[in-house]
Amino acid sequence: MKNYELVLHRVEADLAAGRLRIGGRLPGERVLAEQLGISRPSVREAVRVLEAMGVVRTATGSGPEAGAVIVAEPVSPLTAVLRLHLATNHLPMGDVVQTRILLESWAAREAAGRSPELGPVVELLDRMDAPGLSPEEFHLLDAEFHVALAGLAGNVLIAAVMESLRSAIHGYVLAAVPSLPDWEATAVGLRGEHRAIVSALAAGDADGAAGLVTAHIQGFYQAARLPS
Amino acid sequence: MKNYELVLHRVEADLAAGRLRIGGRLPGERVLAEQLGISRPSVREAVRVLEAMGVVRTATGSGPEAGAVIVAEPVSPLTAVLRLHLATNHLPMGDVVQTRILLESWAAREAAGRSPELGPVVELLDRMDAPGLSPEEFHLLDAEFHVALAGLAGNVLIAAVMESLRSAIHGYVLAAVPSLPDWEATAVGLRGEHRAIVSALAAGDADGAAGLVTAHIQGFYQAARLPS
DNA sequence: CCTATCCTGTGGTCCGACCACAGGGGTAGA
DNA sequence: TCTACCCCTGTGGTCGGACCACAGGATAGG
Repeated sequence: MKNYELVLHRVEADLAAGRLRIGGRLPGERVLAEQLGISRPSVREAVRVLEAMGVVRTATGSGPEAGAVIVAEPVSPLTAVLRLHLATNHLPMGDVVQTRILLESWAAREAAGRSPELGPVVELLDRMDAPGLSPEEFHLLDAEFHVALAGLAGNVLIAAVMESLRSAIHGYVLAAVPSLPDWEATAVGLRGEHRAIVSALAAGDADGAAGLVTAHIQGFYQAARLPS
Repeated sequence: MKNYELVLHRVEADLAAGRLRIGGRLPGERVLAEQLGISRPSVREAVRVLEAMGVVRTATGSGPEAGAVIVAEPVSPLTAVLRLHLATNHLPMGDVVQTRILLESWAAREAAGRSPELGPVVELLDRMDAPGLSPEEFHLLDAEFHVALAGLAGNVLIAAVMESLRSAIHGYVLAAVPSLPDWEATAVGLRGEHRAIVSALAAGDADGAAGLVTAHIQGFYQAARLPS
């Protein structure tokens, strides 16, 4: 048992028992070290891991915002894990795309049955119509759109995984843009597909929305020929 | 920019560029520290994070197995993230169950169309028939069965997420067992449902397999009344 | 040739120190 | 009395150095 794991177990137990809550603060590193009978470097290694896991956010200085504050940020760690394992090439891009299709088509189907509030989503689409958007800006809005769609289904886990998938592959997508035959034409097509998806959602057409989402994602990745 | 992030970026870049591969080794902590112009404690914090992300495995001693070896182990970090965020109560158990149903029914549907090798799966079921299994032992085999099913679909990402979900909720499931009215009867029912799922897979009945998986998972969680 | 020992390099842990930062309270001035 | 400023305190961030346990390989001895 490595020493820093003492801190991880302690924090997890405190969370599960309600002794630590979102917005609360960990004891100071020096205090924690003395309580657990370990050194401050060991405590710091654990805090780093918790930070990487999206459980705490550290800040220097004093006041309520300083120290190691408990947060619940599952997206960044999931993104980091996916990005690192994509980098090892042991996580095929095709599998990521397949997962996106599964999650997003499910989310679209689910959202269509909920008659959700589509105002913010439509506003995103309007912003994507702005002329002169760079591929980078366009894709950031595109990512927001897809994440918002996933959020409409009301499952925080699936929404988090979706956002992580988008973030993890963002760099790869941008790198593939120059290989597209005609970026402007592609963007026009994507805009139209987005509008069609939203229309299907507004009409409560679950099967239609799911099918459109599937075609939308598949179409883009085939056009971009992302490496697997 | 915190110093330990230098190491993370360096490692990710080396992975993406192919300078680091699975089975390779990171430079020693002291060497890395000098190369990047930072201290060894900073390097160690980064290595801890990479270890928590399932990218490296550290070991003391000497020889090819010692040091920080590059691995690709996405399941344990995903499990850790899910467990920690379940502990914060900001990740509803209901969402986890819903995600399991989505992923597993998809995997069953996919596997049914592939006429996969079901031998290992059936062997697991046979082991679950052994009399006198404790709930703990039963559920470990049950977890293996579900993970194996997810693996039949051939998507490493979905299989990893599935395994993580199972591992993350394992403790909660075991804790709920005593609240079941009749554990033995429950186990008999689960065994029968497992056999039916495998039969549907063997017959290539995609819709049937997916429906059985959905009912199997939903039924158990309703019986166990897991907290959300 | 075989065996037992030592050497070397690895991560694991600890100590003590100093820095940058930000808030809060005390103090000097108006 | 009120206000503005400054210092004090506590926080994480970083560093250097030291020692330990461990495991393999090199080496000297039989």
